[in-house]
Parts: sequence; C-alpha cells; structure tokens
Amino acid sequence: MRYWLMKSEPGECSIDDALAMPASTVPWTGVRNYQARNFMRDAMAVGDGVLFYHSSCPQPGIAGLAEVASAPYPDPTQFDPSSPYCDAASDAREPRWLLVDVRVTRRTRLVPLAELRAHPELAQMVVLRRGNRLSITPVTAAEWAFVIKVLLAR
DNA sequence: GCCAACGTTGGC
DNA sequence: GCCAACGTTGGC
Repeated sequence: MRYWLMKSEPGECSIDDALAMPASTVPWTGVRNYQARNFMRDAMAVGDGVLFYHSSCPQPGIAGLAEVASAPYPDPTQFDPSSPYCDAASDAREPRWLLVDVRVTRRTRLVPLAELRAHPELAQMVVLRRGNRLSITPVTAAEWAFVIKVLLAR
C-alpha cells in the first residue's frame, strides 16, 4: 500500500465535483507528464491512499482524502479532438497516456499549502520541494499518518 | 547526444 | 501578471 498526492484544479474538478460523481469516483484525466503517468501506470495499486489537492486556485491545499479505485487504463481525452488534452501523436493501438480512477472517501477541511510548509515533519514531502511541478507525487507513510492524525484531527 | 529555445506549471 | 523551475522539442 502506497500513498500519493494528486493535484486537481478545482475549476476543473474540485473535491465537491468528485463527490457529486457516481460512487464519488473520477477518472484522473489530463495528465500529460511522463513521470506522473508512470506513477499511475507502474506504481499505483487499487486501495492506495490519495491526498486530494487543490492547485492553481485562490486556496491551494489538501481538500480531501481519496483512494486509487482502478487499474491503469487509457485516458480517453487523448483521442478526443474537442478536448484540450487531445494528443494527435498518440496511437490508439499504443496509447501514450494512461490514468486511474480516484474515489473520494472524505472531504476534509482545506489544509493550506502554507500550513503544510510550516511543519518540519512534512519538510521532505516531494510536493513541497523547491521547483516541484509534478501533479502526482509520492507521499511517505509517515507523512500520510501525520496529515491524518495531526492536521485533520483539528 | 548536446543544448538553446520554447512551453508549462503553479504559487504569489 | 510575474517568474522560477524544469520538461519538451528539434536542429545539429
């Protein structure tokens, strides 16, 4: 069992948008970075814990808890000409972009980025590292436990 | 394989 | 809107 932080722009899919979906589950469409794709393709397993993070918005931070809810499968938006995520170079027989489904298990208070940065226990979190831009980053078991037990107990 | 130019991310 | 950081592209 592994843990992840996954960024979503609330303008596209907020925690409430995800909760409004059937089974509170959303396909994690639109990832167009190979490192992030490889996490979904190679390292995730159903049941892995996910910190659902709001980015590119007035209040960036953790907005809820979720879990990986499917095996990897091709992201349909890469083949959709009307989608901003369309990738004409991707071959339908060998899709370039994969995704997993993510099921929200709990809406939490918004834990702001600044609050995450304020805790030495989280100083090594990949998402907090200088210059990090990855939309999917691994979270250690200790970081996960700290977020749950300390930050979300408040 | 190198690397300059360019594009994107995302907080502020 | 700015800009640091870093990924991607494409000529060579």
